[in-house]
Amino acid sequence: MVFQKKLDVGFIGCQIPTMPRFPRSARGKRSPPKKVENNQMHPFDLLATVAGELLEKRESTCSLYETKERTNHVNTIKQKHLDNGSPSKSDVFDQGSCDEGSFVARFVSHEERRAASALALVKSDVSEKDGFAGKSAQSIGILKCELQKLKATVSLKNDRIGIHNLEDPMNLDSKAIALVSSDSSVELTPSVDYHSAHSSSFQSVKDGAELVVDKDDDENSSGRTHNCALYSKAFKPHCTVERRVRKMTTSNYWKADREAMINDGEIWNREIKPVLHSRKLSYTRQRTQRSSFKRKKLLERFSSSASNEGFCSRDVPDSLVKCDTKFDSSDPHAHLNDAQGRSCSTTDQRLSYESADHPVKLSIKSFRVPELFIEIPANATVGSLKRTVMEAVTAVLSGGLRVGVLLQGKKIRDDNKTLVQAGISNTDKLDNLGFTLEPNPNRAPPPHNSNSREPESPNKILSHADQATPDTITQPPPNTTANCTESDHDSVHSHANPSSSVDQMYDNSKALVPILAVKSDALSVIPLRNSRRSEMVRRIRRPFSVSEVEALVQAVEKLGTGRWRDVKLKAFDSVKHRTYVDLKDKWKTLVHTARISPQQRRGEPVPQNLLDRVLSAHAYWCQQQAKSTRLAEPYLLPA
DNA sequence: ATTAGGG
DNA sequence: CCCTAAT
Repeated sequence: MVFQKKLDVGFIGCQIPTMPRFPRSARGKRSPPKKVENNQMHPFDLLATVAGELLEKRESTCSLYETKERTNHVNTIKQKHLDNGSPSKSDVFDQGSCDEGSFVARFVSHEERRAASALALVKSDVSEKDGFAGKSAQSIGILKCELQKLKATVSLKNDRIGIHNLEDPMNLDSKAIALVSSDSSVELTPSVDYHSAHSSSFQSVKDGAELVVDKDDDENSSGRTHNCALYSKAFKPHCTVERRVRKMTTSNYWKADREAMINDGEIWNREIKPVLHSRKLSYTRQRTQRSSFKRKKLLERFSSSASNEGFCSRDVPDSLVKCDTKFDSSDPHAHLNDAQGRSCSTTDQRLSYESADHPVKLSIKSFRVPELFIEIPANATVGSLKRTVMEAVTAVLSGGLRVGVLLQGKKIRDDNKTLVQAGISNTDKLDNLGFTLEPNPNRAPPPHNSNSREPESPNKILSHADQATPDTITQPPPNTTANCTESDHDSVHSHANPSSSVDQMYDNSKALVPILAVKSDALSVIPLRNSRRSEMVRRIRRPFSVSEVEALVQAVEKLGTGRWRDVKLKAFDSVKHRTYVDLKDKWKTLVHTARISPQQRRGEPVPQNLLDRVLSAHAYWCQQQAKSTRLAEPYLLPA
């Protein structure tokens, strides 16, 4: 399977086909439309005129809705165009199944704008010279071609770019932050070869999707330069397109516009990136004042905060249309159903009816890949980074995957529930439905270590730690070494864990590359209220292996129960996913486990001798602690 | 950043 | 595992 980097892997949009369009009342006030004259204009001219006006005023996107006059013009265009046997009748002018509102929404919101812009340019060009008739054949041919081409790319491209709601600078900011504030995010999406069949303008998007290394993120903060932020140039805000189109509209130069379209990525780079950059800096600076731990935590949950920084336009009238139109073309599969209209704003206006009769229709855009650990030298090339990521992904995939279902951020574990029972038929909740891809724990580990009993990472790490850390005064060194060796043979860990193939990678890992789902186009689908919760992804559960338990016990025996940081450093220093809190928690559960009857225990059984050691060590250190407390606070005791 | 403890 | 209060 081939994968291509994309910025939103993680999200799965759910859409309810039967959702109505925005009610007119929800669209907000619009300024009175400019007059569009002349019903005898050539369709292309008319289209161009409308386009020109649209481009003149940002808010005109919405005003079109309110304009009967324009609607009529649009109808005229549509009709004439169809009569002319347009090659793109099923594209720009829709399948005839949508109303004018939908048509306009499409027309004004996506690549059509660019097409329209191009048309406008030609129009003005032509009218200034020989008139329309003079140039007609060639020009129209080009225009039709361009229209078709652009339209053909609309749904796919928009989907990939994932920018639908970013005309507002604030939204742009949020997006920028979303992009750059992750330590590193690489996301994957199946590389369907849809671009090859289409225009060069789409190709440019593909090219724009190259990995970009952003060093600033870390240089400006923690100084951990080994982490790099990865993001896609293709992840450019809609306003880029808008800006360019507007600029070109005034240039009167068709060719230039065309080139501009093709050079999307470059323009993005030049015009927008600096903006993102400065915003990003201020943002990250703010954040990185805090500890890297906090920061990491923030990043882990970033998608949720990003979703709350203005991406869902439910409350913003001006963006309602954008939200609406987003549905029109962002999802290639849902495209045909668009006439029914869907939007986030209507979500709450709709009465949520839960009926088993109603089929639940979901649109799965992508899956979230929880975590990947990648080790790569700082001087490695981006190409090798890509390959490494690829390998890691393949490793995970080949290890077996299962699908997880998240509703309102909570995992639905009961496979036997019906959708209704689980609440998946509830339209209110549907927007918070998500799917994840997870390593399958039942799957056999990759072949290369399936039959070897070689020590795996934890043990290896243990050895390192013991060598590196001089023993404390309390314990005899020889014992340590012996125990280490012993634990080396007790390597259950990697065999039980499907992610073991990846485990090896973070042995000495310097680079931790979490795959974060930076929500993009999906953002507008998610309602805000619960999104904070729904996006709170728990860390994946990683049961302690026996060897890990042993390492923990050993460390606690030596260090005591109040020094979890030291325990972590000593025994799990290189195991990134075990924090000292984890270790403390594990010890807590170990003590509990040791006290209950074996019948009550669950999970991988911990050898009784280990549990015994847990109890005795725990008793010992509790006693020690009590003693020192008593010494420190002698006067508190008598009472 | 760590520790301790409840959930 | 998560979340928090208290260090």
